[in-house]
Amino acid sequence: MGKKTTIYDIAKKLNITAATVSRALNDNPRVSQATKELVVKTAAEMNYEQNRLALALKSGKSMNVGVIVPYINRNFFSTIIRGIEEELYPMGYHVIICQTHDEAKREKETVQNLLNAQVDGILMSLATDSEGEEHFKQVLKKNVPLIFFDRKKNVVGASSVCIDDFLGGFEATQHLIEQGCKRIAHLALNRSLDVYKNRFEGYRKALKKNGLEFNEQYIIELESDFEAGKEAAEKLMKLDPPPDAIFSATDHGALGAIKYIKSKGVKIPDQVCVVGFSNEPFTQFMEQSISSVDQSPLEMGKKAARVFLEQLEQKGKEKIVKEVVLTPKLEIRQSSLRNI
Amino acid sequence: MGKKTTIYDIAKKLNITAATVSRALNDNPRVSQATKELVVKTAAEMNYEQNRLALALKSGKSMNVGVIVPYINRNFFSTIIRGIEEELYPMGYHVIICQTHDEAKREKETVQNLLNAQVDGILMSLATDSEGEEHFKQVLKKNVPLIFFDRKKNVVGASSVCIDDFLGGFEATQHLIEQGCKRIAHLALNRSLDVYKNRFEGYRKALKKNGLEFNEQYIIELESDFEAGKEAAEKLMKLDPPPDAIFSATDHGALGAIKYIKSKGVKIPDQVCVVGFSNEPFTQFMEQSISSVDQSPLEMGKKAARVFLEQLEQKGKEKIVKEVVLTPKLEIRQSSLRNI
DNA sequence: TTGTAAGCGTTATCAC
DNA sequence: GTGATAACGCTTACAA
Repeated sequence: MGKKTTIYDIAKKLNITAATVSRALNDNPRVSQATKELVVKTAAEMNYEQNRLALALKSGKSMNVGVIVPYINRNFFSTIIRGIEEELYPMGYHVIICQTHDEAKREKETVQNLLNAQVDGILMSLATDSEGEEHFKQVLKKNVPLIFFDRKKNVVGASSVCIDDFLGGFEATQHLIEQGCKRIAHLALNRSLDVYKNRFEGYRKALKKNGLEFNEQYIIELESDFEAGKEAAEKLMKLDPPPDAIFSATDHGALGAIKYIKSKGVKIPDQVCVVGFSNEPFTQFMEQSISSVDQSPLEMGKKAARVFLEQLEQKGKEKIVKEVVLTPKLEIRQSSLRNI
Repeated sequence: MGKKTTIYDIAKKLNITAATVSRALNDNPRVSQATKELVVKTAAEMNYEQNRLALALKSGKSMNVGVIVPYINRNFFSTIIRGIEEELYPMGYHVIICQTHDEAKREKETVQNLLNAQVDGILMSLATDSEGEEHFKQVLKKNVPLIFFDRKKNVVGASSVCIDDFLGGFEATQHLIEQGCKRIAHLALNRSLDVYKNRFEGYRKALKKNGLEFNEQYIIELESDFEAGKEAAEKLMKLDPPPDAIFSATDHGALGAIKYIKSKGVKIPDQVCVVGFSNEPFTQFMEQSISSVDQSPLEMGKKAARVFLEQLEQKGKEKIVKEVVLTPKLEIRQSSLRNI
């Protein structure tokens, strides 16, 4: 009934041995055409299906990879996961997903769990407060490829796929300057993460290059959500003089800021230009669309998967670490485009 | 180096047998406190980690569940997955995700793959063109719990977690009628899927109940995307008389319709009221927010996971099939709220 | 309290 | 071309 048929069942039925059945099913050349056909036919009749678990135990390859992200339902991450899945599915791999809830503790735990589950690789994005690298070292010591995407950490032996956040921050700011903005504020996120730090540094670089003064008051560090963006904008607009542009390290921050600013009757982009980061779908849906830096998450996921596959091939040989850097693309929309 | 330590390694080191090590690690009462401590300590020193694969093969439980959706990066689905993961993580289960790309062929293939991988359960949402139920029967025959969420199929033995789409469609339409709308159009999706069929039926029921005429011309069947919504609105607005309200079975359809209608200078909600379905995040972000029917995907995912867990407990006993129906919640926003 | 041995479902290495 | 057997790492009767 609920019993699953094994190669032994087939063997017994045909009065041959399990080894032969296995060979026949794997199209081994050293088995006669006749038995091969017979076995295949019988297997089908008996509804036989290979037990990947047994195969995994035997071969040492589970054909599973673990993917760890802060939250699965953030469009950026789910799109990366989609990319990973689409690249790995044809190769017979399954994708196990885990969330850290952006907590270091969960991150460690999850890495451990995945190792126990014998995944063939781990692709992940750091938790904001990620600390230590002992758990990453564990992964590498077990010879399991470790690939960071987006939020990476420099761990010897680990690979990474990111965009050039510095460039993204630079171009966004440069664009604002070209619109005539002189007092550009920045909504930053936790700068212990490279991605956010780099966006910030790119912003600074653009200011410097254009001879604009860096004003500490114009920097607000916030959480990634909508409400935080509103509050930040409130603080900023009370300054004298208030900024005439905002470059937000996240789209949700930009959205919150825009909502607040508009509610005060201040015109966008005429009085304040705004650029976000991530190119979340909603940025283009808005009646007044929001400029944003695209991170090509689908490509990022696919690339990360490809790096994983490459690492596998080098198993045994000298491990080659890859550091892929994708190019961000600034999408200029209504929130920052002045008629000049 | 890359070698993983097994209980045999520990046993050898301590001059005891693997069985004892296993018992010690599992806190079996029939092993002396002394050895227990020694084993645990040594295991830690040797960086031992349990191989879940071996355990899985032995026990017949992989501690993995498979989740199948059309696309992972659709907010509705990724949020369901989040719910599933959060409910199952504490129980030690891992979630394997697969996409069908909304294709029947991939659906069958994927179900098969997951069975081979020996998942302990399958939670899924149908592909639009899903056909046959042989693959679902296979799952049940293997005694693997099968739980549909959202897009379900009535298969004997399978459970389901859905919202009451009929009610959702009914309430959305009723609301439009209460706003004074008389000629209500409906953007439908492929009605071979229950969810869309039910939304449509709910719409019809509301018309009927209020004595409004059902007009075939006001029904447009489309794909789920933005562009399709635009085209549909274009067709509708050319009718004489054009509709004074649109109930769309998807938010993207509603968005496209709104964009088109506004581009023609027609006022929303004054001349045309619009209600969508799914309560996608962007519906509330819009400057003119969009009314929509919430499906509580997080809750749906969690509930599906709980149904799975319940099914496990009943293993062996008579299988109890659950059909959970969640209540939709109409979020009334600016796109359909008139000042009356 | 601990050891022995079988078994989960495969595949690989020998033989014959 | 096919069969026997060991092995992957773990748990669990059954013995001792």
